[in-house]
Amino acid sequence: MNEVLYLSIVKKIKENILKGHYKPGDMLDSESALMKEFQASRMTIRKSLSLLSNEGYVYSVPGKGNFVCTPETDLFQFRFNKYDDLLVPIDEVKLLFVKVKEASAQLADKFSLTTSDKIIEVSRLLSSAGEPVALEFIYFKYIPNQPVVEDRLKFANHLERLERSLAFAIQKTLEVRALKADQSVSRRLGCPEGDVVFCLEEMVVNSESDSVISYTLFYVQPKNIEMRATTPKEENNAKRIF
Amino acid sequence: MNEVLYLSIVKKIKENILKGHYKPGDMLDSESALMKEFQASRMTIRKSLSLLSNEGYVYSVPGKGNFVCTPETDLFQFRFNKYDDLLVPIDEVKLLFVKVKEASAQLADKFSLTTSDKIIEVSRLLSSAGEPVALEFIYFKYIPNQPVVEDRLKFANHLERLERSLAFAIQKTLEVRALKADQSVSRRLGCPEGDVVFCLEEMVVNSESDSVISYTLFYVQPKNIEMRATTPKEENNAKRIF
DNA sequence: AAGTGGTCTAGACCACTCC
DNA sequence: GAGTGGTCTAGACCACTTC
Repeated sequence: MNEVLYLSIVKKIKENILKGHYKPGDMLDSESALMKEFQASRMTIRKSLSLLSNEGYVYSVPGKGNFVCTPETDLFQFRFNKYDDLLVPIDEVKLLFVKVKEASAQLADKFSLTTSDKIIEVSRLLSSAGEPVALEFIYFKYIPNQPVVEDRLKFANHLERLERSLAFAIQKTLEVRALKADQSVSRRLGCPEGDVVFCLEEMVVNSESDSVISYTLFYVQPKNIEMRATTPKEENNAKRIF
Repeated sequence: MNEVLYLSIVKKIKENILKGHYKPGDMLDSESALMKEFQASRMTIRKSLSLLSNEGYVYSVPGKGNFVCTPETDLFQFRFNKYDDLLVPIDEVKLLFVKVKEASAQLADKFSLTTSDKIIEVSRLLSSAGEPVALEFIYFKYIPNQPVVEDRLKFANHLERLERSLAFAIQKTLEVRALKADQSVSRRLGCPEGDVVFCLEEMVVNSESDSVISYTLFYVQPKNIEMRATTPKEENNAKRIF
């Protein structure tokens, strides 16, 4: 079969599950039984079970045995970056305004601030080949020694740099809304008032400190974005098993 | 620290990455160096690296070493089942019609059929407490010996049973569209014509045979659904590491 | 040739479950 | 007490990269 023993064991057990020889909840043979069955050492058997576990096929219960999982078919995933994953390439980002204002009740709540604290609001228009594609409003905490307001050139990548530096501690939430463009949005996007637009609400959180880094409202016409998600294929989940 | 050696090693290496001692692309100490550093056997070190790899922190290159990953911050995931994950509980599913018709060019293409092949179209209205919530159109291949059309009671769960039996071989794709309700949709959903509605297009595929099992159009008012996705937290990804 | 990670073995001791 | 999975060790041989 396979050159690598533990992969061939994975293959055989997976086939048994796919063919229905084992059903969700069924107990697999014990590890010592599998050792005899596949003429392999315990660690090799466990490596195979580890892979199957990572791919969502089996789980183990200490003292009892290894069991077949109930398959997860409702978990979707998609990749999205509001600057790279639109249907047209963004070649211009125009700064509309930068404001420092006191947090509204809604924003104060999101950022865990009081309404007297200051929030920076940045509005930008993203275009492609001269055509407006998306309108965004970014909100983040006012940080005294960071001259993002005074220096308009610096602010643009401020958040991106911040995200990069936090790297593994970043967690994002995205909510997709659909609404009719009001006058202010339709004028910027160059579409008739009342047209349907997506409004993406993105929240970026520092998962170490649980503090909100930024809150963004992103308006984009449906023709410029595709919201497609898929349940992951097993192969893509396999990372590294020792 | 931790009772379990390999977890305490994971913790320390993760801290080093989070604190920025290691940056994306940097090479970690070799496994033999880590053995000395943590007073552990090679397999234990490798178990730790395996966990870090599964959580997206490191990757390995045979013959070279282990390296810090570039963090993935654009991969979102969400759970969605059109019958369970709406904002109101569905307590009534009303069958509007079942038709057997020849596949349109569009459907024939999706199902890899010719336009003379037959497709079953099922339309249903989902309600909660007497209020219409969603309108769906399900399309699937006509299978001769499966009396789904003749027996209206049986068809309802036909696809669900089919999905359950295929279990691990199911793969789904979901596309989110936003549009204005036309007369036929607005009348069923009880909203004004021209109101914004989500249209979810779901495709269910047998990933073993790559054949399309069903294609569904699902219309729902924004007030009845929340489309929220998040980048996964590491902890949730940790499954089983031997 | 030396160093790296990849695979595999044959043990050991532990905590847990079941009877 | 017998069986189960969870952790850990100290080796071995391999393919690969680097010099």
